[in-house]
Amino acid sequence: MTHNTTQQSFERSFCPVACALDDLGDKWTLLIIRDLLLGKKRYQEFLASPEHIATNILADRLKKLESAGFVLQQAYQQKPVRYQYVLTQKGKDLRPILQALVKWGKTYYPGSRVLDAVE
Amino acid sequence: MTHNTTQQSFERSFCPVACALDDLGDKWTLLIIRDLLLGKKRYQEFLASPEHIATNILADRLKKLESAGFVLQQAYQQKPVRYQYVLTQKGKDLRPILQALVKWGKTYYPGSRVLDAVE
DNA sequence: AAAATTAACTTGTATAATACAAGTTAATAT
DNA sequence: ATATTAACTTGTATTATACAAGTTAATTTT
Repeated sequence: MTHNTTQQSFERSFCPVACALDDLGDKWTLLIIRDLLLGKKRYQEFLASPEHIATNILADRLKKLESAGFVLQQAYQQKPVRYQYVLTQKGKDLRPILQALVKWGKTYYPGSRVLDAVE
Repeated sequence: MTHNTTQQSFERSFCPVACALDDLGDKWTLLIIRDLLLGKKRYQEFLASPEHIATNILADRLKKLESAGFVLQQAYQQKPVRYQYVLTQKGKDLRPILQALVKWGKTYYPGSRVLDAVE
């Protein structure tokens, strides 16, 4: 996918920050990435996070993360077929960004803690 | 401001990532921070960015960035009084996050470039 | 065997956010 | 007197989000 997938009538610049925000710029996507980096794989695991993401938002984000190449959907069983999600290299390489965010956040939201530690 | 300023009926976790996304998790805020890190200060400079942010969104984000302690509004002239925006330490400390985002983005959106270089 | 449970979603709907065009205000420049 | 400028604000249509509830296919419990 190229940059800018939204319905805007003109494009943003071809800046790495702008491109990244087109894929990651919302309140939920990076929290799902955080959970994936922490080893979570299944729908119910993401739902069980104390962030309380709505089911439709989770389904939508997983779909977008897959089509943008951040995760792969894998069937972990048949009858009924059920899927789990694993990070691609593109997704795994977001770890330094999350780490920087965690470091910064722990400074400016004193007392905040990553639940299972990405740090 | 504490974490979670939105109208949700319950809170997200007190995770540094969740807290950061409450303030920064949208498609525009980090682009304004990028411009501030590049030395831009005035409303028209932000508008002149090739991202084409809408004027009402820019005004809204500057207001939120100020109330969340990322920027300070300073009058740079009287009659008529006009304001510019400068980063606080909290805002300046986002630089490593932006740098990580730029590094990652240049890898995964090949050809993308920061207009005036935050790198 | 019938009823309940489970995982992974989907659907409906009210509320909030975003995009876009246009308007406002106070002062300086022509 | 008219135009221009900087920094916004307002109106409105479209899109996204939050929340509750429903669906499907299979297994587990009673």
